[in-house]
Amino acid sequence: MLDINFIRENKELVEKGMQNKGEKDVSIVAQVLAKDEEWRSLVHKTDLLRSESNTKAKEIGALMGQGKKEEAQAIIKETGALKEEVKELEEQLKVLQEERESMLLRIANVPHPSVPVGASENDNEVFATWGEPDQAEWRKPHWEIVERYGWVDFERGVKVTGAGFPFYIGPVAQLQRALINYFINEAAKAGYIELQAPYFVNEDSARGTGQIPDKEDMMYVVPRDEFFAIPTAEVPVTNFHRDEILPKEDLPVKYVCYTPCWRREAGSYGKDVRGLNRLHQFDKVELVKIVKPETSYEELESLREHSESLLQALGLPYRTLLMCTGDMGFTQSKKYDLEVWSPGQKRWLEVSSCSNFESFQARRMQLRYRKEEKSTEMVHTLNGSALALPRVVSAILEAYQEENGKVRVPEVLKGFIGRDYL
RNA sequence: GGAGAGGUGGCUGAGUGGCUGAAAGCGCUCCCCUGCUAAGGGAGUUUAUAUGGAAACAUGUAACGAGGGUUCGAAUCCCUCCCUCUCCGCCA
Repeated sequence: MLDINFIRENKELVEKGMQNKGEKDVSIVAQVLAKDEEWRSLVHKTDLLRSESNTKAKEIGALMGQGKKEEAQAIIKETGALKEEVKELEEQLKVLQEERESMLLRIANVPHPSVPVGASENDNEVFATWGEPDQAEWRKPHWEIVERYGWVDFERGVKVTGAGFPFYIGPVAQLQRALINYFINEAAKAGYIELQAPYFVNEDSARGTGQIPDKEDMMYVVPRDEFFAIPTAEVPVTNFHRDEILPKEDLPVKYVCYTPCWRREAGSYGKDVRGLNRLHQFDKVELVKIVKPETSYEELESLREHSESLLQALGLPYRTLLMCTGDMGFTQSKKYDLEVWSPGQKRWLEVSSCSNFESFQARRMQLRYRKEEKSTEMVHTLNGSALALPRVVSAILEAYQEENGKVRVPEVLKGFIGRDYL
C-alpha cells in the first residue's frame, strides 16, 4: 500500500508506474484521490459534530453533579437530533473509509527508477552471469536420474496427496536436508538470525505481505480455522513484527527461515511442471530484512550477493536478471531473479527472487521504527530466497552426474552427507 | 473440548457510568542541586488521524484485546469473537 499523501503529490508517477507494470486502466489513482478528498471533508465535519456532542455531554454531567436535573434534561432533549446526525455521518464515514482503503490496496507499488521498463519476461535485463552453461548432450534431466535410482516417488505422492506432492527418498532426501542446513549456516554466518515460523497464517498476515487481495488464489486455505498455508516464509517472518515500532538501534533486522511452501500453481502445465520443476509443496530457505529506508537499496544488493554466493559455492552456473516493470509483480519496487542452469534440460530455472518492497508492505502492516524521540517512520522490507530447494536439487543432480550415471556430492556438502557420491 | 478467572500506557498496577487518555510506582529523557561512587528536587514520557501552520506546535476526533449494543455520556453495563491464566479432559 502506498501512502495517500505520496499519491497526492506524485499522481503522474504512480499512474506511470502502474502502466509500466502492465495495468492499462489507471483511473483508480484519480478515484482514490477523489475518494480521499470526500473522506477528509467528512472526517472534519463528523469530528466537529462529535466535539459538540461531547461538550454537551460534559455539561449534562456537570449539571447532574450539581443536582440541576431539569436543566440537564433540557440539554438531553437538544442532543437527540445531534446524535442522529452523528450516527448517520459515522455510517457514511465507515463506507467511505472502506472504499478508500480497498482502492489504496489496489494501487501497485512504484518501480524504482533503475528498473527497466518492459512488458514481459523478454524485457528483463541480464544483470550478471556466472559460470559456463554446460551444453553436453549426454547429460540427462533430473527426472530420469531420480527415476533410475528411485530417489523421488511422484506416483505415491499422487496417491497420498495429489500431483505436485512428491516423496524424496534416501540420498535425495539427504541432499535436501544437507542443502537446508548449509543455506541456514551460511545465512547465520552473514548475521541473519535463525527463525522457525508457523506454517499457517491468519488473514491479517496474508494481507500484510500482500498475498491478499492480489494473489489469494495462490494459497491453500484451511476453511474451518480460517488459516492460509504459507506460500513462502516471507509471510510469517515479515509479519513477525507487524504492528510494532522498532527501536532504530535494532535496524537492520535480518532473519533466515526454512519452511516448506505451499502453492496452488493453478494453470501450470507441460515442461514447466515436469519432475521437480514446479511443485505444490517445496522447501525453501528465505531471508527477510527490515531496514531503514535510506539503506534499502544497498541492502537489496547485499541480499542478492548472498544468494548468488550460495550458487557459486555449489559451483552451479547461473544468471541474475533484473526484472522489468512488467514482470516484477504488484508489491515490489525492484526485484532480481536468480536462475540456475539446468544442464539436463538445457534451460534456466528460477531458484531465487530478491526484492525490495520499500514501505509497501510496512504500511499495510503498520511496521515502523522510531526515527527520533517523537517521530516514527515506516521501515522498508526486503526478502530473498536463499534458496528454493527442488530446483537446486535438480541442477545438482544434472550437473554433478557422471557419464557412468553416478552423482557426485558437491564439495561444500560433503561434511553434511559424509561421502563422495549420493 | 468443559468449568472458572482475567485482558488498562515501555513494565507493575489503580480505576464499576461523567471531574480518567487514564492515579501511583518502576523504567527512560531533559533540567536543577550536590566536588568523586551515593542521595535529593523539577519537568517530560502512547498511537493514529483531521484542520490550521514553512516548522515548532496548537486545536479537535478516535483508541483501555477486537467488533457490535445500551446511554445525553462507557475503560467501567450488555452481547459476540479472539487471546492469556488455573483446574479437568485429550495428547506428540
